[in-house]
Amino acid sequence: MSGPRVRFAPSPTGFFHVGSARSALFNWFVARQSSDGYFILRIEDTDADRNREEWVDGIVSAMSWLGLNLDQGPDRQSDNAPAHADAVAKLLAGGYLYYCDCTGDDVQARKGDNKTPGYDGHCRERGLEKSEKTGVRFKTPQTGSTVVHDLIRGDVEFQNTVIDDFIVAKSSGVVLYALANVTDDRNDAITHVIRGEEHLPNAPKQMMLWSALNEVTGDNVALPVYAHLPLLVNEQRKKLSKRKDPVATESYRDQGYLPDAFVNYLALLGWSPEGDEEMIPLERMIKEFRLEDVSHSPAFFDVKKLSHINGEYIRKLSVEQFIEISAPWVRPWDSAWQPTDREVPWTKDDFNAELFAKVAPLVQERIVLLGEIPAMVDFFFHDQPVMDDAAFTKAIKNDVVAQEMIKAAIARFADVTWEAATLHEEVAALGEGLGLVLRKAQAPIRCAVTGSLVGPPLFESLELLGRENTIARLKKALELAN
RNA sequence: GGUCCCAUCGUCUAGUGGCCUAGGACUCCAGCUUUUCAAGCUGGCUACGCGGGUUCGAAUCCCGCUGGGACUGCCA
Repeated sequence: MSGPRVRFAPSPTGFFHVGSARSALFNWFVARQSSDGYFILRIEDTDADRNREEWVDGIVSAMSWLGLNLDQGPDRQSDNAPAHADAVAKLLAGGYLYYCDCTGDDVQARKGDNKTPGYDGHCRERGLEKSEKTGVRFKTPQTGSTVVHDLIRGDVEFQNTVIDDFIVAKSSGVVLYALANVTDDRNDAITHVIRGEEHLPNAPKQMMLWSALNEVTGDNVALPVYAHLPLLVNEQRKKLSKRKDPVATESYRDQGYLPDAFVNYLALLGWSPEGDEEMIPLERMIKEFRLEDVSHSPAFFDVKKLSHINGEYIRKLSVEQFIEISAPWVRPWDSAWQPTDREVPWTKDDFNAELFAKVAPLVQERIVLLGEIPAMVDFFFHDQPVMDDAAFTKAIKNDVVAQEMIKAAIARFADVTWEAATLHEEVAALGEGLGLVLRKAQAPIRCAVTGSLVGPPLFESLELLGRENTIARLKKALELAN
């Protein structure tokens, strides 16, 4: 008895959807929890009109980012066209299929109010020959029922009479999803079909195809185990839409989510580890994951929770790891990849790696996304900060006491010992002289030096920035205020 | 319309007849801490959709209702 063989079979018709990412992950879990598990990536690219090569790259790179390593692939379903054609020929010869020249309009017109089942079997007994206008349909049994044994949902029964004679191959000869997928699953000796719940209605059709294929080929291939994952939905409880929802896995990478955090969150959508702890190491997830334990109901993809988990993962990193992992956002010139559409606000020459290493710990505990780093340390790498006008107006321009504070600081900073603790004391003392509590006293200085009212701890920042630079910025702010 | 799936805090979930006056996590709120912002700590709000059964006992089993969703393509 060999291990589980699973496949993730996306179609390259858009960004790599987070729902797809979760399907891929759950498949991968099943493969990796056995020493002899096998994981295939199969690109289902038979619909030439909608598929684009760049989307394939997106799938491959996103999976690699998430660490979902493959045992095989990416395979192209289009490469298996001969096998699909062979399946059609055999099924046709076996009497399981028939030609049909009905157009969509024909079917629609005949259906009228009675919409069950979709196609009325009009061509079933017409004995049509193959032509450019004929598609191929499957003769669905008109009695009995088909039961899908689903690992997550249990047995789901479909009456065969409500399943129409669905199209198996287009008039162009291209074999469609139901059969192409089944043929490839048989050839790949797939044992577990783990996919989104939207495919549940396809399962009985595919089971019929599977056993018909067993008949006509004489190969008695065992049916795979099915597991239909609950959908990922948006706030309106609708299936996540590529058009309206932020579903592109790539964009999460670009924003600075950590792959480990992303995987951990994805796993929590529909599954939960034993005990009260949700953030668990990957090895534990792989070991404990069970399809039988997957929840039945749709889950909302909650970016807030994802972000929280990401922040925790960031804080768990060592400072060295943090510096290393932040490279794409702070020194893309040193990095193997760059987040798209995110320009670093300083040049290679202005960047100071040593300085960044020193502020890194201060930044690390205040961010949730790596993409937040640049805005937080920007002021270190320019002669003058990029001034937030609203902050400047509020904290300095419209506040005479604040300006007194800056003047006092300029005078005092000239010969004070330049270290954070001393600066802290001095600012506190200066503030007291002006009747300001520390939080008020530090605000104008922070604003003048960093250009913002929020940021890393001020006195540590001043120490790193240096005396001259700090005083120059304070003077400049005073100028601007008058 | 038809078929199928689903139903515990706002969200993700734990819970498989008694351990549940329903647990954890996120969010939110309050407080503490505090050089800003975060983080951290403490506390709080809030849920078994409704109605019937079964049972000594039901969030857990059964039925009905209601609600939500998926599918219903010569897309996947």
